[in-house]
Amino acid sequence: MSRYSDCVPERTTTTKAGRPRSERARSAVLHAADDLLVEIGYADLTMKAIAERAGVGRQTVYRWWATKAEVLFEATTYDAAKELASEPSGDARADVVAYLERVEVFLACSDAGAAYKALVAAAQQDAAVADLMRASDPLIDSAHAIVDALGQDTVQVPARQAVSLLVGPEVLDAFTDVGERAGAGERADAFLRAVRSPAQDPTETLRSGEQPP
Amino acid sequence: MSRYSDCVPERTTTTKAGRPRSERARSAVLHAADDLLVEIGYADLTMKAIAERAGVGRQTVYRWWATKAEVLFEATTYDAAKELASEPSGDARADVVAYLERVEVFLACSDAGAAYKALVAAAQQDAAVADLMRASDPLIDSAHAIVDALGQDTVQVPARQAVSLLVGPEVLDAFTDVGERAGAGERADAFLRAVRSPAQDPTETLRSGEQPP
Amino acid sequence: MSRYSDCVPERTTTTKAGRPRSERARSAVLHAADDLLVEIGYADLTMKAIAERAGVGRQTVYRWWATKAEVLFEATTYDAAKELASEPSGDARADVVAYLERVEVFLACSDAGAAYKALVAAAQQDAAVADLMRASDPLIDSAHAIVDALGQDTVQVPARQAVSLLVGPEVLDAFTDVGERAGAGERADAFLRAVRSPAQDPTETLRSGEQPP
Amino acid sequence: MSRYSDCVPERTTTTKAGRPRSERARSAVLHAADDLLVEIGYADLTMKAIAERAGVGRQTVYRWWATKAEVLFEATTYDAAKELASEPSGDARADVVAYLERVEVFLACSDAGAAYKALVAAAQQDAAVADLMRASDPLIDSAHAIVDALGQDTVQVPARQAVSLLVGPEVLDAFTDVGERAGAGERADAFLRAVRSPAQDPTETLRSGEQPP
DNA sequence: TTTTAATCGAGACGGTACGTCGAGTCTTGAC
DNA sequence: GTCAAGACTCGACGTACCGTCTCGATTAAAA
Repeated sequence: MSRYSDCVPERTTTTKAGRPRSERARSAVLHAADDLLVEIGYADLTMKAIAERAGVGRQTVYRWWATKAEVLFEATTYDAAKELASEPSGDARADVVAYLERVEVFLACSDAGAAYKALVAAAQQDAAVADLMRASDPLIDSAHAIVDALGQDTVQVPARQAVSLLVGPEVLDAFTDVGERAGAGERADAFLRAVRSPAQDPTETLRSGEQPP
Repeated sequence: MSRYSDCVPERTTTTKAGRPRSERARSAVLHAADDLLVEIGYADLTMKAIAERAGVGRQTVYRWWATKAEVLFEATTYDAAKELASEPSGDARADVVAYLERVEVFLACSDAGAAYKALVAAAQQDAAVADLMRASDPLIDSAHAIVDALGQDTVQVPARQAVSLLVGPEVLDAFTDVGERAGAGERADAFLRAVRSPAQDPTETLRSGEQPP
Repeated sequence: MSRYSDCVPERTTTTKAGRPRSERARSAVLHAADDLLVEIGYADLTMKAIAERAGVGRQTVYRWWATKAEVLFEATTYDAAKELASEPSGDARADVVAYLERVEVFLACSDAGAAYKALVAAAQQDAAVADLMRASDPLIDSAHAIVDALGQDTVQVPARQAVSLLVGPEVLDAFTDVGERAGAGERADAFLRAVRSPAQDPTETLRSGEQPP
Repeated sequence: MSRYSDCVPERTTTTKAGRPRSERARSAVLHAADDLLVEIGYADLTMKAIAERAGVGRQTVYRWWATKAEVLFEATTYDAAKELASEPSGDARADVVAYLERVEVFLACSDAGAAYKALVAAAQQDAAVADLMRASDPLIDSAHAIVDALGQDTVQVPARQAVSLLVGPEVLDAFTDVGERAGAGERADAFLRAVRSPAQDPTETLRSGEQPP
């Protein structure tokens, strides 16, 4: 009832006329969306069900959110970001391993992770959701933070490519629910090898099949 | 009208009683699904529309496919596999580069790729679709073929992990439609670095085939 | 647009929450059912067609009526009752003749009569309709009114039996569309003979075949 | 399995080429229709269900009967006629009473009676069924037989009107399932009074309320 | 003995109505 | 001006039956 109260988006300074927006209704909707996602899944989630579960008029939901994806986005991103936040130690490999473990738990087990996957899926077929996610994607953002923290000595490729190398394999495995998957340690090592500069060290520029002199 | 005729699922030896399944209806449905996906997108695609476009009774669609995802799966996987098929040359890097270029075109531009992304998204919320995709995922399968072709000298990590490293970044970028993305060459190099043996040699910098001094 | 407004069933004193029922939708449905019955007959009448003709959502019809029979019942009984209403003169036979003529026209020609026959037929196979008709059957009710008006001097059998004697033959003829049928005068005479007390007058108790002394 | 074998309609003398009609299929369909009518009622009875219950191809049913009403008509009329057949004694009143009792049982309890009511109802909305019933209506026919047997001394009105007077009240009561109904004796007496000559005896022409001099 | 032709079972075909559900919108009175 | 309630139009859902249409397999008279 209070978790959602710290990131209220509106609340302009110029107090408007009429009845003010009900904070009770807002957080009830977000909680209802949260709960229903866990209980019945994204596909069966409906605006109608959200409103009813929240004890709120249907119009009230539509007044503030256009689609179920928007509701879920607002209900989830904050939690997702919190679950993926990193506390950097000095050790690069240890940080990457810890992060990848957190990502795996997030994608495989967490409620917020389930919502995240649903949102990514929804973004494929709804441009509005795609815009939301492009503006603020908790997974991409957290990966960016890790990559930035590693520094240019460790990450010698463009940041955005490094992000893809860091979480791309995780996301693929999560979306194709593969059976046997690599551990966080192996993934971290592969990532660290991949982001080693292609140009810094001349021996690194060799093409496969070429022989060093 | 004949593209779908080469992967007909039935045709048992023991001739069954009753009117035989209409090949005309089958391929009309698959083509209709194909066309409609391109025209209106997956979200707005309906079984009703598929049936009407195909000039087919609604029940005829439901008789053979349970959901629009199943129709699309049958309509698409063959094309997808064809688009992603590789003609191995001897050069490892060249093969990887060529493959990644094909994957990028597939995911970003191709109709089959659009269908593929829709199916991956649908699999997140429908277990039946997930089963289909797990059994036969054209992208994963083609990546496996590439990894196997590269051989254990080049790929020194488990095959499944290599698959994730090969196409994971591509899939992530496709699903989060990032703006500036790395070229196929850079991606290929990063991949080749990543799959270099993690444990063989403590120095880790050895190239496959190279001998330590 | 106004004929159905004089028998609105709801209108509770305690104003209820939510959007009030649309009188426009209600009467549009009733008129549509009326018209379609005449145009295409009861068997081909569908809820879908009623809704479309009325320019109303299908759900709106189902919200207030469970079956096409219920719609037709509400659309018709008022008219039927009006067509069968009697203006009693003093003359018993004249009243009966006039009533039977009205009944014949009602059953043979009137739109309301066609609906009535359809409802009686429907009641044979749908208990809900049977309940409606048992509660308020315009033909039976009007016949009861006639029988009551005749008084116990003329009608010397139980009222309900008299009703059956009065309209039973009419209904049978209407349902088995016989060719040559008796005129209202003959039917009235037969009715009046039939309802003469079996016990009042000793000469009336004679068994057929017996001879009066 | 043999009840229906005594009224086979076809079997022309000119033997036709090709496989002859299967008597097994024919009686299986009629029995299936019979049974299903009792079990699920006329409204829910379908051609599909009849065929399946009979273990017969759907086309085989449609080849010989156009509608479920036709099947039921053939399956039922023979039984109905048998249930309503009269064995005339000499006593007019006794014969009428016995007949009316049989009619009441037929309409209220008998399976054949249920089918008969369903057919009468169906005839209201299907001209083909109406034609069948007009050609051979077991109730009307049996009533005609009774009226004819009574002779012109007892029945002094046109035969067809007498038929209506005899079974009209019964049919009305059966179709409007009235609660308290008259006994067969009272009905018989009322009928016998009603069919007494309208014009033969001048005292019969008296208006109700008038007093004979 | 071999046609030949109509029937049989089975079941897929293109249609259409069913009754339900969710989508968004609109209209109340109350706050 | 927002709130809850709930009725509104719209259209897809998945199911059922319609009546028709192939199929291969019988079956008996005709050739």
